[in-house]
Amino acid sequence: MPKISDAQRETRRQQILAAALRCFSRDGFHNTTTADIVRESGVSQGTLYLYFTTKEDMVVALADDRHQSEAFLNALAQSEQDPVRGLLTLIELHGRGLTEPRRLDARRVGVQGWAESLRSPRIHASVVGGMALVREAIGQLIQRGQRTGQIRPEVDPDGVARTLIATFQGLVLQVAWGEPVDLHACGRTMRDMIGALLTDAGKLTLAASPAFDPPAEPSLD
Amino acid sequence: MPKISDAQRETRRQQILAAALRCFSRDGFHNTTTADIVRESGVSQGTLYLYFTTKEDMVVALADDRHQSEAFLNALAQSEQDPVRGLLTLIELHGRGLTEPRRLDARRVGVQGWAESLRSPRIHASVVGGMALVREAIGQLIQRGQRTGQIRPEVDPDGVARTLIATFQGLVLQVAWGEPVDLHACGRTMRDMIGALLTDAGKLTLAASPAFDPPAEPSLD
DNA sequence: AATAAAACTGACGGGTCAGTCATTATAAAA
DNA sequence: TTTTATAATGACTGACCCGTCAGTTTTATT
Repeated sequence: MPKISDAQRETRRQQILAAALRCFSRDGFHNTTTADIVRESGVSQGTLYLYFTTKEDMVVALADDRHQSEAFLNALAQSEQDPVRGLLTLIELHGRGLTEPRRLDARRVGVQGWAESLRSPRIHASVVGGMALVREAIGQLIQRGQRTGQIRPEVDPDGVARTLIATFQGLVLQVAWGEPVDLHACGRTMRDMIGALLTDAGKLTLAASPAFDPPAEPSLD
Repeated sequence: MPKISDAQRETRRQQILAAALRCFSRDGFHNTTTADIVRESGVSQGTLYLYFTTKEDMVVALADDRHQSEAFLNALAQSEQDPVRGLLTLIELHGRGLTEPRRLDARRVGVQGWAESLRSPRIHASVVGGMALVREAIGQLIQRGQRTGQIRPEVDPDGVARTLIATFQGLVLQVAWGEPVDLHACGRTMRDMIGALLTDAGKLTLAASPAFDPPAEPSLD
């Protein structure tokens, strides 16, 4: 008979993770001490280790959280009828996420995780696995587009998917560095990237898509 | 009356930097101790601090080295007569660099530096400054292309430059992670990106360019 | 109210590491 | 050969930090 419910336990866990996220974002993973997380979260040193076996555990948990929310975006884009619209939607959704102030810490910690995954197998697995989900989502949209004749058959789905993801990764970097990225301009360039994949029939679809530069609500600002 | 010449001093410095690069690549910046660099370089603990005032100094020096070699690629591309050819050359040169085994350590440490620049103003300045050089090189090529009528006038030079750089940054990441990146496919996608910027007159230039998929020597393998 | 199982606490131990400095080595000059 | 200024050394130190554990608190159950 445990004293706290699963919900309470999960709340505590999130309380610690949120504090860790703020610390990692502010000071970096290696310059954050467990004492910092204790201060920021309000739980005791010992409690930290009731919920996570090691500091690295927290990074992995944060990465997994991030990938879970990305999976949601993928599902949203897959639900589009038109695969080309789906691609544009995916780009738009991720584009919006690039500058959401709410996710500033997540982006900064995400970049840290990219570096950490060079030396930690666990973080590497998490990061690469998360990327694979997005890559497959994009690849499937492209294959659907090729089946409908909207996307040129000689396009390599995986190569394009990797390149699109690479572009977003780079933009995340630049935004995290505080660079004055003009996301409108970058969005246009990425729309052009998609446009270059299309057959003549597909170009009609692209022209008709309201996913970019909608009149009421600019998409990539 | 110094006991060693400037050349000797520079050699020692490079000896230390080369060792630091190997250590940082293998274990990451924060998991590399000065003792590791001592072991790898063969100099003593004290000598380290005759050449660098702090461990961070070494990271900055490595970043500056990297940017210097990138500046060389920029100059090479700028020397092309045709600006569109120049863009393709720039992409090809950086594309080749993506997989050169000789630069494996530099790429891995570069990714570390991207994360470090989130918390160290000095590294931030170095990394962002290095990127600005490449961005200006690309921006100038695009502006030249617009003056010659090869590139559509409504294209935003800086936005495209940022997006192209972002794509390369993402590919560097993925390659550093050991992902099986098909650089041929990514190269085709990036060529399409450039193609989407061109006017109809410019497309002739692109079609005639041997920069990609040359018969004898594949460019992005 | 008494009990007991689970959650929580925080001081502390064992270990690590960046940077220093008193000493030694080296080589050019006298 | 002696002198002297610079280079190199490596043992040392003071600070720091992760993870633990013996003891305390909380709360469901009896």
